[in-house]
Order: sequence, then structure tokens, then C-alpha cells
Amino acid sequence: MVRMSATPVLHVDMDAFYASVATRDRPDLAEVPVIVGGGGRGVVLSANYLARRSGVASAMPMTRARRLCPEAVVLAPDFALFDQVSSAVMEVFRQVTPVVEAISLDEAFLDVSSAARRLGEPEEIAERIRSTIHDEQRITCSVGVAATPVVAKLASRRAKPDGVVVVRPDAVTAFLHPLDVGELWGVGEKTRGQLHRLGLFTVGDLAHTPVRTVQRALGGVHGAQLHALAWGVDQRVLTPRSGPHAPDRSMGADRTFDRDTDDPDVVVTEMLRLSAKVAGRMRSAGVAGRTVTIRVRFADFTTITRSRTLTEATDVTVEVHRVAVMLFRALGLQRARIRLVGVRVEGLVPREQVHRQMQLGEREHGWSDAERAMDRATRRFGSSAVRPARLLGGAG
DNA sequence: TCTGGGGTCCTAGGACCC
DNA sequence: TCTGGGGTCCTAGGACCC
Repeated sequence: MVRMSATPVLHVDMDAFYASVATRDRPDLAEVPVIVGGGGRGVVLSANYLARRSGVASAMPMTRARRLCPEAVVLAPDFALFDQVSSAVMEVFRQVTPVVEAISLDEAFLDVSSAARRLGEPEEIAERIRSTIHDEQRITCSVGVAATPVVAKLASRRAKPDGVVVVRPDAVTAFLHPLDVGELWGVGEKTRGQLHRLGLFTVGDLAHTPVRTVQRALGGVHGAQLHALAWGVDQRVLTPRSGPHAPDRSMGADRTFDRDTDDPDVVVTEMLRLSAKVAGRMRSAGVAGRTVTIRVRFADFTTITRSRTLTEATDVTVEVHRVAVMLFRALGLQRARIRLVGVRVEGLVPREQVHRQMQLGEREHGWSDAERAMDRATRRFGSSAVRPARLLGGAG
């Protein structure tokens, strides 16, 4: 009889992924705090363990990180390289099981219940994956093993750096209940604060509170879900994905200006760049969408969104831009200081599903054909070969 | 020079339809 | 006549994740 494992889910998480990849060919940085992050107004994307020792953490403003760790070496992210390493790592996972759900470039869930006969117990599989990635990519990862995805994820966090933690079914509550409620997936800063106001500080506190009480505070769906998670109950089913991502439901781009602007022309021009980026990605993916949403963040960080749903889905840059500008003008802003602007298209469907009404769509057809031709030129000659006239010239 | 950029999902009110 | 109820779509905002 095959030994059926009761802990068939692995959560694999690269250790300080961007920082590890960025320094793997830099032995001179092995003993130095390293931060990967953006420029002036950026945040920390990844920090190695030496930098973390000074208090540097992901998503922290770079200005603060530099203050905390002035001796750190700051590296700009190289996403092309990170993508490449990520693909190789995901391929290692797929050698183990076809059921791989990538959560991001550096994290994935693996259902290994069917791999037991071939490869042994989950913890053996975990060690095999770790050594393969270490040998092939010269970076380390940590693995959590459990019966459910969310517990596996918490276990991998506990395993960091460079380790494995197995949580067997009879040990789930003993593992979960001492944790801070903020550790649970789905509990961020706000929810944690609400739970604290109820006097709930640990996962155990949450587990032993009537579900109705939790639901009153957090809403029906969220409350019930978190209460179940506190007992290790997780109805999520892993969905294997062909690529790194499931089909997108929306695509967007936004940009924080280097300095706040009150010039509408600057905003409109940036919206064209963003529209071109988004619509270009939509055309590459073969999708179109009906709802255009803009986002505007002001100097005080308050953020608003405005959206408009079209009668026909579009993947046309000039159309997305036209709607975005209409929404922006409708705000009627008078010299407001703007920090960020964003453009997103939602309700994506495969392009073949889009039914175009000829007499209304002729203009868009013309643009669509023209932009497809530009896409082809871009593929042949590079992105600087073809771009809207408004984005050409001077300081840009 | 506090606070990026890419996403997902939920809620809630009003419109509109049957 | 003085007031239904369910369903879906649209819009705006908010929380969360990596």
C-alpha cells in the first residue's frame, strides 16, 4: 500500500529573492548589507539579511531604509534577470508535480500528493527542491509543508532562511494559535487593528471567539474566512497555471512622478505613456477590455478613482487614452498637486470574443490596425523605433 | 523629499429590469 | 394606490497581497 501523506502541500519561498539574485555573482557583496530598490521616491523591494538586521524591511521607503542602514549597498532591480531566474525555478517545481500555483516571481504552492510514490515523503521532496535550486541558481529558499496552503505558507515563513518546517495535521492548532493575528493571510494593518480593538491578539484568541462576533467586526465573508483559517481550515484549491499568471482580469500601469505636479499637460502626457503601455500589453496578450479606470493620488496621499464602461471592449491606445483624459478633465481640478496617475483596463476578454459594430467601430478599426503595425515594428526594431509623437522630443 | 507598481476581491448604493 | 423583492450592472472606495 502506498503511504498516503496527510501533508501534501508545499509552499516554496525564495529567501530575499531580488537581493539574492542581484548579488549571486558579486562575492564582494557577500558580507555587506544590500538593498534592492528604486530611486528617490521608491521603496525597498528586497533586502538581504545583513540589511534586515538594521531594521530594513520590504516596502519600506528608501529614504528611511538609507537612514537605518547608511552603509548598505543599494542596487537597482533587474527585472529581466529576476524573470529569468523565476522561470528556471518554476521549472524545477514542475519536474516535481504539474500542480504548481505561482503566487509571484519568487513563491509557489505545490500539490505533491501525487508525487509521493515517485519521490517520497513531502519533506524529502522539499529538500530535493532546495538542493536543486541551490545547485542550479546559487540561491536559497525555504519550504513549508502542511495539509493546506495557508498553513504551508506560514510554515515556510517560520522556516526562513534556508530551512524546512513541516506542520503535521495533529499539530496545526499548536502551530497556529500562538501566532500574532497579523500573520494570517488576509490580515493587514487595518484588520489587525480591528481585531486588537476586540481584544484579539493571537490566532488562538481569534479561534476562540464566536464567528458571529468576528463577522460583525469584519464583514460576513472575511470574518468567516479568517475564523476558519484560525483553525487551519482553508477551502482554497490549488489551481495549476500554465504560465506564471492566470489570465488577467485587468491590466494597468501607474507612475509616481519624481516631484508632484500641478500641470494638466504633464498628467495627460503621462496618461498617454501609460495607455500605450497597457494597451500594448493587452494586444500582446490578445485581450481587450470594456472598463477604463484612472487613479489620481494627490500630494497628501489621498487617492481617487474614476471609471467609465464602454459599449465595446478595446485594446486601442488612443481609445484608452481618450477615455482616461475625459475622466481626468471631468475631475475639474484647479492646480491640485498630483503625486501619481494610473490607467487600468478591466473586464478583459479574449479579443476574438469582441464583437465590433462596423459603422461605429470604423475609426477604432483604423487605429487598431495602425497600432498592430506599430507593435510589429517595435518587435523588429525596438521600442524606441515607434512611439506617439507626443512622447517624442526633448526632456520628455 | 516618508509611503512603488502590479494585481485581486469585497462592499455598498443607485440604476434599471422583471 | 403610498409602496415588493430579486437580480445584474455600474461606479467608487477600501483592504490586502507580493
